[in-house]
Amino acid sequence: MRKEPRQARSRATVEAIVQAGAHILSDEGWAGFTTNRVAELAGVSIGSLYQYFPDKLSLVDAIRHRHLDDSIAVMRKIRADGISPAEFAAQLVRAVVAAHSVYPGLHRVLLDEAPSSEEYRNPSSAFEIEYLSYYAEAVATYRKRQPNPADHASARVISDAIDGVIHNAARRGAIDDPAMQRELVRLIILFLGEPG
Amino acid sequence: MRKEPRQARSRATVEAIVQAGAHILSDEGWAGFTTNRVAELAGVSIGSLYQYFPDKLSLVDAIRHRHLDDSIAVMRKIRADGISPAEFAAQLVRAVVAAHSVYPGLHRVLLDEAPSSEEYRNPSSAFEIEYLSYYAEAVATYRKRQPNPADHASARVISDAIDGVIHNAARRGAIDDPAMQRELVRLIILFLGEPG
DNA sequence: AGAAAATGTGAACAACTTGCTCACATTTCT
DNA sequence: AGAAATGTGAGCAAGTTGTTCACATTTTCT
Repeated sequence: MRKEPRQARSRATVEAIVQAGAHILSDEGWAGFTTNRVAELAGVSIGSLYQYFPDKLSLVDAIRHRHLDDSIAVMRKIRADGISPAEFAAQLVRAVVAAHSVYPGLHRVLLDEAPSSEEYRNPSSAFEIEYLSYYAEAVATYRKRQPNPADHASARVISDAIDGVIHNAARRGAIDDPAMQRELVRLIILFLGEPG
Repeated sequence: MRKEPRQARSRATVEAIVQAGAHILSDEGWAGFTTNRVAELAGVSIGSLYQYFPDKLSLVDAIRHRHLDDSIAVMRKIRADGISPAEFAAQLVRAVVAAHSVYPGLHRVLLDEAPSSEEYRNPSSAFEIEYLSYYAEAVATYRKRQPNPADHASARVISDAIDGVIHNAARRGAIDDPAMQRELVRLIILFLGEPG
């Protein structure tokens, strides 16, 4: 950030810019993401955008940062211990679906298309590690043992599988399809249920 | 195609162009896919490229056409009837992994990033329909009944789940990871085994 | 009220990018 | 040899776009 917004008015401006950016990334992908279009959709002049973001990349990073932090936060609310696999799976799917309801394509674009100065895409990024350890924890819980390095492969596969189902549903504009959600829940339950 | 290659030499040229295009799409995505770069990587002048492809889009379509046809062909070789779910899953994973070994990122880029004149991305495209009916058939087989419209949700979910696992593995450069393949096979077996 | 700080504006530009053509050379076929 | 097929690549026309800057407006502070 080039300058910190001090007044309420400027904080609203920054917020509008971030929202508009997320909207465009989700709908048009990285190719449609130009600073001028973001400013226009935000209802703000291009000059204002550059008042708070030194360049285009810093804007993407801000959007990414916020989105990934939100994703983690939503997921962390659902802990595996104390509830059945079925309950866990149902809650998890509900949360993931909700997280993709606002900007369905955003997650995919941020991870696959958009370049980043910080290395979020790196397998060893803080985000990836936290994301993965969450699933590893759930796997370990239902296999009734301590978190195990061998569970990491399981964690990665179930995490990527969920990602794929959600991402493709989002692309078809069908994240709210109940049949899809039901089957996804079933998939998770089965995978978590039986030991490797 | 603007002109049909008649001699062996020109057929080799076209082949080199298609391969180079696939390579660039896979490695750099749609953003890095410029006609000049494709021609350069193919070891061919830009003029030659435009001799056989009237414009950029027709080249992507040619690449897409070939890649998707290949994918379907590879999958169709593995029929569900007559073999156990375990055997089917193992063969399927082997085939999908092999299909992504050459240009790991290609499939994703073709479906998600690259624009198309024909509508491959459309849910009702011939490709999508054939792809999906393949999985629906497998689901129906192991549920020991006639192919059922209700199986379509299952088919879509398992198909998208496999897609997600493969795609993310490809991004990490880990499509050959045996642990991942083992877990993916397990996922498929479990999902196909139990009825909805 | 007046000064100062914060915030907002948008026309304009400089620097690139890139799809594509065309006039001409070379190779292959008949 | 003549014709047809194939190959070449410098260069252009037509954008695209990230970013600046001189100036206007609003808010806060004294």
